[in-house]
Amino acid sequence: MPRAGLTTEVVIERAAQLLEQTPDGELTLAMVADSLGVRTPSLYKHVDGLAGLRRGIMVRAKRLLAAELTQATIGRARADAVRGLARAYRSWALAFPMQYPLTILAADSGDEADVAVSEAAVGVLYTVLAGYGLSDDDAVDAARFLRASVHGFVSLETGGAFRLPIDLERSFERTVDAVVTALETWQR
Amino acid sequence: MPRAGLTTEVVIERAAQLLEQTPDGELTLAMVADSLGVRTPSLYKHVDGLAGLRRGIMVRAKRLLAAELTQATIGRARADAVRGLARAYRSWALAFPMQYPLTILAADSGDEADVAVSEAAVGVLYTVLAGYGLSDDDAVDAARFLRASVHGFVSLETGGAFRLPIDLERSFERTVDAVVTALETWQR
DNA sequence: GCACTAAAGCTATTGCTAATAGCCTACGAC
DNA sequence: GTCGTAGGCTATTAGCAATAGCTTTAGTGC
Repeated sequence: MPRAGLTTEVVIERAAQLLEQTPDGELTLAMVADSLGVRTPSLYKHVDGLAGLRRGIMVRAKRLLAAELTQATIGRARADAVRGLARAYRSWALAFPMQYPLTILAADSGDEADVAVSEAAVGVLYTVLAGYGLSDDDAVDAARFLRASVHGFVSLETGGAFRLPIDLERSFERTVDAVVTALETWQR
Repeated sequence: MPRAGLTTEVVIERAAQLLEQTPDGELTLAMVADSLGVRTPSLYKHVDGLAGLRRGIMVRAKRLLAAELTQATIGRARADAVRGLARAYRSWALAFPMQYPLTILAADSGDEADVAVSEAAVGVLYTVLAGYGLSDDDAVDAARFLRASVHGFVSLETGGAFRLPIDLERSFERTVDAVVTALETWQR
């Protein structure tokens, strides 16, 4: 029997694809194995069970999102940077709605790679806020407010909580406008 | 063998309690049956399988949350009402962190009870916004912004995404302050 | 007080899943 | 070419949801 040529990366990438395609979000090892033309136990050579697979998808998702956010803010500052960040964030979430919820899971403090990518994503945000001259408590509060508003909107949108699919663009822009305005006078 | 005296409500309430106690959020019929001193198949007499149980917990959670929100806004208007609403929302979510995510799931349009409680919760919000004289597009945008910010904060907080557990009260108050300020001049 | 019935519990069983043990063979290093 | 490792496999176990069909409780009509 010829080898399938699997690697950890291949398995996780395929699993992430499948996750986006399954309507209920219930990913099983059997599905992944089947899609790769392999038997279920074979996956254990590359991934530490279902938990390991999920963790791999999560870290990968965080890494991809962080890269998008970084890309979206280079060469920009203040309101311009915040808008770029918010739009990139939303775009990524809408493109990968099943993986998006994984990106907001708290990092396991014992998982080095997880902590690294999680901090990378939040780091972009703090860098942008530094442009407003915010520091210490002000920066923490502002970061939380910014994250809350953008994540909240995207979370509700991808979750289908906004009944009318119409005008979501305008609602998002106005939400970002409100955040930007608030940040202008955030310092106490 | 004596009867256990189960009803649909008893089963769902116990399941909701168990859900809050399980660290990973994985609720099984076996756990519920065991907790009620009954065998798993017996639950099917009161609840339509695991899916029906989950749906029951969801509708119950939405109903309880909507009641809290209603309670928190009576006799209040504008900024006062928004603050009451936001605080009640967060309090409920922190008290029932495992049930909270169920409350933002989009209602199944074929499920009458689900649609009713979902609309009741959102209705409170629109009532409060009516106090600002907002209507049509302005009201929709404002409602989405308000929901996004409050849900986003609570979602990140209960999910453990805010690393430092300290000063969350202040961060939340500042977030609500920002929302209130934005609503004052929301009309275009 | 007693037969009848509907509902509430049960056992037994099926099929799917994750996970582990242990075997077999492809394939690169030398 | 041979040898060792690693990547695939079959077989098996245990837990889960779900269904079929049985038994018994408990309320109702007479």
